[in-house]
Amino acid sequence: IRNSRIGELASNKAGLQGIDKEKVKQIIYEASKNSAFYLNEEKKDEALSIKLKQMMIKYESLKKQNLSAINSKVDNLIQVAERERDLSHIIVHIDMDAFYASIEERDNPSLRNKPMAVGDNSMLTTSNYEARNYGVRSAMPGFIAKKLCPELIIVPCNFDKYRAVSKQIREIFSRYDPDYTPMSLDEAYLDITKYLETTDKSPDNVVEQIRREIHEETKLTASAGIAANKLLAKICSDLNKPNGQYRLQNNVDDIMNFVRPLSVRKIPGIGRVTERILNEMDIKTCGAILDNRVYIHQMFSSSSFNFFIRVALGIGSTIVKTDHKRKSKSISRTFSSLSRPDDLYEKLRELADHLAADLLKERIQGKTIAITFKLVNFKLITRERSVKKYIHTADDIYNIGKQILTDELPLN
DNA sequence: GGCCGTTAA
DNA sequence: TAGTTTAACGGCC
Repeated sequence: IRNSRIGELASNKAGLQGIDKEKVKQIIYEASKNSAFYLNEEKKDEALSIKLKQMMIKYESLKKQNLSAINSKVDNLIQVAERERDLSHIIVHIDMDAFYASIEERDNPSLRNKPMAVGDNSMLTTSNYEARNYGVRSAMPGFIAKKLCPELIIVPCNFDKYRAVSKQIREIFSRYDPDYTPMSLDEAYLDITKYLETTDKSPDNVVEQIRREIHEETKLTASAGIAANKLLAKICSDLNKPNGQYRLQNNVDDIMNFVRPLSVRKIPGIGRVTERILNEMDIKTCGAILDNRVYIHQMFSSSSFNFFIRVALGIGSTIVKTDHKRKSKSISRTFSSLSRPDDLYEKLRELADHLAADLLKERIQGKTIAITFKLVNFKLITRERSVKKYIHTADDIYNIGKQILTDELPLN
């Protein structure tokens, strides 16, 4: 349980209030402790601890220094950030509740009111709220979930169906913002500023209406956050989940009061590692980020500093419309261990064929080909090669991939 | 340009 | 018995 990756349960994740977290940790640990996966997680954790220790040496020495000369520089950077604050938009983040699980329950009433998850024995993608009460959550292997909850029903993924429902909700989004941005099958940002000019309804009423239409047309519930920018709207959509919404007024005082006590972990982009680093510096909330801005400035890169400062001021992008250009296309498969070169070449051929078909569908090409190897000890190794000309055919991908692979053999 | 680590859904 | 897949980005060399 020492390993924080493994025992970790996002304590405030919706649906986990009533359970005995220690018991859940214990069961997960017992199911994990002797696995190659767990060993690798421990190794990664070890590496992080070393990195953390180095950072703390720097931090302790900073604390002994007089940093007043930095103050005005940092304050200037805050002024610059403050000038980016834009309170003229009403941004909505909509997130479907336990999306895949809810669809399966809707279509098979015998699953309702029972702990259930979508996925398979090796990995779950979603769990319903009954299952979350047992500590069963997404990104957890099904066989471990079964130990937490032996009655758990695991339903296989049905992506065609989820895509069809996603299309339905996107059509609803487009009624309110034709330039909405989908973030995944079950999530989107909308800018309803323009729409609000066409109605007497309040932002809250409009969002209630969107959620009502979703429910009427799909029999599924959604949650939403309403705020001045995407960062805040996203945080807000989580607050009244499931089947709820939260409005944060477009007002500097309200925003600062909202953000100040907020745990850094609530911020999209701050995950478990960054949280650990910040906690080590005694920074647990966004308010503490601001209080420690000079240390943050000295400890992190300028891009990280800029990110943290904007987050702590509740400043975020209001741009919803995006003409998104993809930067990479990939395919990956986990398979039982292979070591004979010919077997590996055959695997590479399969993946190259699939990838080429996908590239053709989108009519795109690339000039860097990368292979990630997952070893039996779960270590990941990436090797990539760039070429002069854009490529897209299975043969080209395979041939370059084969060179990369051959250079790495024997892999073990 | 190449590789690793972090994050997110 | 068994621990995913896809995409993006920053840091570092």
